[in-house]
Amino acid sequence: MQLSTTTATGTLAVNSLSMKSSTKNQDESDASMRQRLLTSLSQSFPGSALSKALHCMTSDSEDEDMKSDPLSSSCFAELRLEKEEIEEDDDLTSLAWLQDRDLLKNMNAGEDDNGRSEQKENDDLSRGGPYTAHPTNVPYNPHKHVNSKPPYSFSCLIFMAIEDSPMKKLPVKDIYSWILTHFPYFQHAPTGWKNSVRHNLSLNKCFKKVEKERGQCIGKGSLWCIDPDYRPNLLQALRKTPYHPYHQLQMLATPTSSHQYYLQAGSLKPMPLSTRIGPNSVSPHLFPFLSKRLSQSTYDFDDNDIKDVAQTLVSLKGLSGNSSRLSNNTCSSADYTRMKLKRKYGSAFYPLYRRHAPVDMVCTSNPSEDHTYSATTIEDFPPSPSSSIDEEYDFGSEEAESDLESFHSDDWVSECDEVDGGEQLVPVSKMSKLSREDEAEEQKKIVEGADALLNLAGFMRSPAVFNPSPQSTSNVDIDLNIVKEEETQDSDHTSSRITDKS
DNA sequence: ATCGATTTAAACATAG
DNA sequence: ACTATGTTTAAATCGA
Repeated sequence: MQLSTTTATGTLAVNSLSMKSSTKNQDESDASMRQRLLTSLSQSFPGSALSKALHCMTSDSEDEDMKSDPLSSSCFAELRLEKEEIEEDDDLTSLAWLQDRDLLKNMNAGEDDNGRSEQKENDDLSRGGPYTAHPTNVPYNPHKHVNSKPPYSFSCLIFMAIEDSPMKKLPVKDIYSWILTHFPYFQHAPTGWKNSVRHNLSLNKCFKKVEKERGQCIGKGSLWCIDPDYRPNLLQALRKTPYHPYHQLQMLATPTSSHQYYLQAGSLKPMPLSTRIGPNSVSPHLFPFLSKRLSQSTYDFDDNDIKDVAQTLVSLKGLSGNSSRLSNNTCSSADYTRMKLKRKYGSAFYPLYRRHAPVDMVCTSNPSEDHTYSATTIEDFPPSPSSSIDEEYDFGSEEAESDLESFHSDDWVSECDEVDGGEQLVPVSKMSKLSREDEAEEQKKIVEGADALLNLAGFMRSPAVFNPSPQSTSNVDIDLNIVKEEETQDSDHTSSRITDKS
């Protein structure tokens, strides 16, 4: 399977989207454009949480955005962040702007090309026969191009499957099912792809096995989840796939590599040359500090840089108005501590899981830095006496605490316990010093507060997707459960869906 | 031509 | 015994 990361294909995918959005009528509204975007993107993942998420994303009303958020606990949640930035930059999506930039002409011209490319696509597909790579000049639709190998690596497929599951963990069998459902190509693909999936799970350091509890009836084998340390890598890899909605949205925000603008004081201004990016890069506008970090040739950042990264991520995620991601996706105290420790002690400090190399915030241009099978050059040093999760996430350790001593007003993690105030910030140092009982109490408060917040916002839960377990009362519960599980590894949050399916 | 990432195939072990 | 799952090795393929 090929993972095309070429700029040209990504640009093409977006251009064809944009072409559809900018037909004859130059006054076509943003809403219409978004609707078209939705239609186009939803084709890729129909019926899934993602397609619901896409619908949610393209909703015009902020209120509607708040009501239903199937993205909340999936990898696709990241889409929302940039989407909101994009919506903020209305000018970026307005046709007037496109016309101003003389891009409509190209797009209109491209409309004809689009028609031709569809014809060419059919030709390619018929010529290539089954089991061929998807042509890079055609937006990929897994349900239409059933003879094309999906332009996603197995890692990305597994990642999407796991992220699309309520509990963020799946047995191999359900990973198969997800892939089969969302990529019918595999229904008639040569056998062996399941072997590849298993091979990937075993060898790819991004995935880790969660030993099931006694009495857990999921059949043979274990559940597989995403290693939180490597989740950003997978996200980054996913972003780089040319036909992923994320990619297309990012392209929308940065229409061409040579014309990049940002909104300042109500008007569009060109990006400084130093910060202009390619379509596969991290937008300095959307992720200014990550971009800054990326642009540096050394990893020797000062505290402010690191704090900026953490702060930017948390605040960006806070933009979504969604509290359910506070555990899994935000830059938590654990994340921050890892960053600090990595900086202080170097990469080799961390206890490694299997062949894991420690990774924090990832913004890479090199696929090898996204996720690899390769054994890291940094071996388990010092040797971990154990690979237990408890140790791996022992962010309340002495080192962590001492390292956090100098960390004051900027040390915060989001805690949604204020109904009208949104997220309240609590010091990391406070968090790390909490006893287990206090943490339980703290989490209870968080859940209550978050529930109140969600109720106030008219949050609509999606029981079929996110509330499969009787223990879970909301999305927030789910993520909090995950956090708790990561800490204790002794709770059983297997969803009834998983149980039933197996 | 080379290298690394990824895919594919296969052998083998283990658990249910 | 059988099958699904998991690990490992090796070779092939692909793109940079």
